[in-house]
Amino acid sequence: MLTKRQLLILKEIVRLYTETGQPVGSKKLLEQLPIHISSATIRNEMVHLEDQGLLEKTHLSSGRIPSLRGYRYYLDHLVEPSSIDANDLAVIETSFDQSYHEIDQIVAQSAKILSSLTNYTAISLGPELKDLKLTGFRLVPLNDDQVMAILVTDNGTVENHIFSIPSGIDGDSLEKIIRIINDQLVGLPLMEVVNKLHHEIPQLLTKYMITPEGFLDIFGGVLKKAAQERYYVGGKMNLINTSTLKDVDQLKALYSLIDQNQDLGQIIGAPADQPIEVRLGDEMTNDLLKNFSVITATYNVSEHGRGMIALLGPTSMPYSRMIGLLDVFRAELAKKITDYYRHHGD
Amino acid sequence: MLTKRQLLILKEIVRLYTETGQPVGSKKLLEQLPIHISSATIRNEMVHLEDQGLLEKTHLSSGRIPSLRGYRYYLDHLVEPSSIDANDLAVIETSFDQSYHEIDQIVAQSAKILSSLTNYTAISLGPELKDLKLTGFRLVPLNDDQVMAILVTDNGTVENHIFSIPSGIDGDSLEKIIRIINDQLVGLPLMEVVNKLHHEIPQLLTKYMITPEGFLDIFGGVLKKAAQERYYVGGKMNLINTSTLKDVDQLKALYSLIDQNQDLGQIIGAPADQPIEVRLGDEMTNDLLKNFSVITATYNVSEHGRGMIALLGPTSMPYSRMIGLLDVFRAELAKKITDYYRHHGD
DNA sequence: GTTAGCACTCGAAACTGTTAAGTGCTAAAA
DNA sequence: TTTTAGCACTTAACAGTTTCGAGTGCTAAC
Repeated sequence: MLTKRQLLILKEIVRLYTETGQPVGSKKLLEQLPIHISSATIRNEMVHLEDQGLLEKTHLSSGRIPSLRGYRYYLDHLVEPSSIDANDLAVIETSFDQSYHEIDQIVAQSAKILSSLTNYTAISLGPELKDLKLTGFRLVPLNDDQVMAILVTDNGTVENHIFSIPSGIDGDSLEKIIRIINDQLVGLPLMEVVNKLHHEIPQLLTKYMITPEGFLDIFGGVLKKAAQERYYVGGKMNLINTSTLKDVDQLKALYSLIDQNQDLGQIIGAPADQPIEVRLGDEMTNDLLKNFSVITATYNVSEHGRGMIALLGPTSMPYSRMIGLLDVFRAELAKKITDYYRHHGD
Repeated sequence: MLTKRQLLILKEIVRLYTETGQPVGSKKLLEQLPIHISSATIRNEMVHLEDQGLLEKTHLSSGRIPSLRGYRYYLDHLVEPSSIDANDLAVIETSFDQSYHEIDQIVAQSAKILSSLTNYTAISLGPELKDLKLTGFRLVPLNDDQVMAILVTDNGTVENHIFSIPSGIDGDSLEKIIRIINDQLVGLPLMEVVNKLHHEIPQLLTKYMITPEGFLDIFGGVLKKAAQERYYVGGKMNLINTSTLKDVDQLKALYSLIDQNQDLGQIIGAPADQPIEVRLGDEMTNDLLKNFSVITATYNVSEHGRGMIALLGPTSMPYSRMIGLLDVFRAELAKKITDYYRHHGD
């Protein structure tokens, strides 16, 4: 059990350390604490906190820094989101003040804004696409042996993919195939599209093709690509600031992880119950993230599911400021996306 | 005027320095030179070379390194491309051994291969697009207020762009507009397309639109995007190795330059007379490149113009190896692209 | 013209001393 | 019993030294 005073000290140590980056000594605390106790008393209390595993020293006679357990305790019990800087708010609003064709543009922009605001790396993930509807599906013959498949969904996303026409199909048949597919699929929810694609459509197509399966697999691919959650990253380069830079190889590995745009799910994690959650390095699966920490904010877009935006930075981030910022940011982002849906209706 | 022996020494210094990264002293040269002269003689010769501005010292009693003038002289008169490593050649061939839908895929792949082979950054630019023909041009209505314009050129590139339909056009008119544009433009060389787009088409369209200009501007945009030379970069992260890393800001700036994918023309430069050219840092416009050097290789794809691939690395690159490698690489790349055209005909 | 020899220079690495920040502990004060 | 003042101790960081090795320029002899 921790006394009130110990909590106060722990909180102040986290605050000072995350803001200055320097280990916090008893003298510094003496100046900063709201209550007046001597540096000796502070030292005694720090020994207790260290015994509890909440503080660490970088070396025998150094000031204290929070341990991972200390951060965790702080985040679970002590942190108070600070209110957002007026200037930051203005930046958010003016940066979002554009018109967008696609949800993804808003999402991409959000990652840029957040990263430039924080000097960390931001990862943004649009609202869930689970009950997306297919509002448009086109097959466009490009030339003798290539067709472009275009897929438009009701969140404004347009996905396209080019593929070769299997041999043994003439132009006439192709036209008919396109008509069949268009007639049958446009307007349906994505899930149903996938369904039809595997059951009814192949039968309809056998008139014109011997093996429609390969042909349809390609659509499956585009669908998957469109339905796949897409991540946008802003401020990749800011990792350089964060990283200890001792280990260039590690930095490179982290970069290629992010550049793949693939496994970002493991960084951003699943939508949580809390609107804002913090995961510290050791709580994540990937070893590369050991020295990092991720703040994840979830937002709701009424019937359109939940989106997330995450901030990847050093474990010693100024959490109270960041959480305050993110809380406003997720609201602004949700507003912007809700607006989008309102104007592009569904 | 330089004597034969001086040339030999200069050449050896460049070779040793670019391979080891260490300044070269008289003793080291004594071991390596094909002729036998004493270290004292070598020192005397080095003084001459230094007087000519071809060598430098890092400090008073250090070994010599080539000056920029020294590199230039070496590259102009002395360098002998070394023959390619058998292993590297195998890597090139197996890496290219895939089938491609678009030229751009080959070009992108080439940058990846070259960067992984060299541990430097590679920038690849496909064959010139000047006398490209438009083989396909489609306008696909996506929904009530959006249209996708697709543009296919005879190098296999497909460019698409989504834009909003100007208000005051109904679906019927749009269909007609699409037909007009398709009938009039497909099959023409790009240059002619641009021409028609500004002269004949607007008149044809005035039937259905009050101001076709805005509508056509958008096509102009797509065209420009398609005709624009597109660069592919491989091994961005390798810049970290190269850079002195003292100056993180400089590294970041260089990255964002490359990430923009915009001004890469100033790095790669214009196609040159020589198949392979080297430009040293001070010969380039951008100050960020001061400590770098660029080896540019140009290749021909018969009637389809010339492409380029460039290697961005430190000034102290092992030129003879790199030039030997690039010479083979450009041939392989040209072969691959020529193959592509042969199979996808024009 | 070439070479051996030598005094000299400089960077890098190892070592030393000093300082400042911080600690733990003890004994006295509250 | 809790708090505080005081003191001895530890450590990182920094600034000097010292030493060593690699390399140079110069000179005198070959």
